[in-house]
Amino acid sequence: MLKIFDNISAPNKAKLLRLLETHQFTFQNETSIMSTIESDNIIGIISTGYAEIIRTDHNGNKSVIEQLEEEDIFGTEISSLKNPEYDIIAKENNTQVIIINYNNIINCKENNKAFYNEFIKNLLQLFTIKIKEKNERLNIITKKTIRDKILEYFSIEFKKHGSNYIYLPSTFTALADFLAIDRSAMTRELKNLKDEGLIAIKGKRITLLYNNNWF
Amino acid sequence: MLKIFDNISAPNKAKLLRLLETHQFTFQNETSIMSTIESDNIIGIISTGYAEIIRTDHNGNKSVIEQLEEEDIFGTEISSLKNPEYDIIAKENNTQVIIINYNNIINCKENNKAFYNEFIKNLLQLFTIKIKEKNERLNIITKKTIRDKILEYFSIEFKKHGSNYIYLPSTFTALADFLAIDRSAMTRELKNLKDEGLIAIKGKRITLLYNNNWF
DNA sequence: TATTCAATGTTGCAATTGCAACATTTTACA
DNA sequence: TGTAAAATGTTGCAATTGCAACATTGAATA
Repeated sequence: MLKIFDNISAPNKAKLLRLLETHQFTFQNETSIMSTIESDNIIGIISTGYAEIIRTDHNGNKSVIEQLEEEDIFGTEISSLKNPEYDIIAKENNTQVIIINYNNIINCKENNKAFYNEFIKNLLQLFTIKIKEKNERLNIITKKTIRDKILEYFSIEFKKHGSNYIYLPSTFTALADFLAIDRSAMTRELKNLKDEGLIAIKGKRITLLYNNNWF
Repeated sequence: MLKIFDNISAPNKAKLLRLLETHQFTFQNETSIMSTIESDNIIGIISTGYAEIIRTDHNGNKSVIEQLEEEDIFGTEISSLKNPEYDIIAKENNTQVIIINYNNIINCKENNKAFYNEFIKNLLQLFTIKIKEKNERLNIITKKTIRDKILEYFSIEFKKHGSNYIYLPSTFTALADFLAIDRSAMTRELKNLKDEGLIAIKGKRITLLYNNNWF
């Protein structure tokens, strides 16, 4: 998986961070990252540590929207962070974050610097992946019924995995959040699919029991 | 609104298209664009004319996902075009399309060419907008009830417009598609909102009748 | 202007879904 | 290892929603 500083050497990375007038911040576990960033339009990079983008709806229900590891990126525009439902929370002590003013990236004129061009292209590719992921989720969520949402999700994951089984990347609770459906209603429908012999579930391993021409 | 060739002169645009080994295709009204593009991972640009990204669900219901005018972009990765539910249809005779292999963009080493860097940055900004739009739609669609989806949509549009009224950009039918809800159920809920005195609707003009602190 | 087709408004009904509540199992960690 | 918290499984019930069907209005066009 591509990372934002791929193909940029350590010395060039240092030069890049100076060129873009970046700032570094350190956060302790469970502290909010966005509340200390004053700027309007930024790209952030997790330098060390781990953080999560959390959404809290008006009932107080929280869900994890994204998990951010080292060299993962976030941003006001690309992560809905201007929406008050969203926040980024550091999940480890001494989580270090690099903050870049997005305008500095766009307005920088140092096109002759290879490391700068490499950075832009990495960003472009990461954005492409983000768009693709969001399209996938939209294609799932816009299905009418819970059954269709589940099957569309499985369809995509089976294709990615290239086999007739997958392992859930997280919990069923998180999957229900991702599919934007009620967890118990999802469990009910998964049971239906099992009873009809379409899938088998053993822990986090889900097996496809019919030929769907998906791979 | 930023366009893909902004700040690139006509002669430089010609050089750019040669550098990226682009191909031009012409389509007649109602013909499918994707079915004639053989390549795996491309970015397309509407050069002249008009096209639409159409989604057809398994019941045969069609919905317009995106409207593409001159200098608008699309792509296999960024527009779900590998998903067989999607297609791009030319909506005017002699709609011209520029096709660029995405790898040519990423692997191009001509960093010293200003027009190439300008192009990359324009692409980056267009991608940023796309991500933001998809986030907005996700934030709407993941609301549980039809009422909450409608109100979230209005909230965003009122904020953008900076006033207590908006004009629907298209039809109510298209809005129901966008919100991924049944049209008649949406009409029913809009009526409820009217009856409760929260909004007023006159043709495509929708007025907010309560103070929501949105602007 | 007449005609056709798309968009809108409305409603009853059945199906789906969310919600609450609870038992059971698994996981995290003190 | 013991304990608390989180995740999972289950179910009844009420509310929401999709669907079908139809009338009405509006827009496009020959």
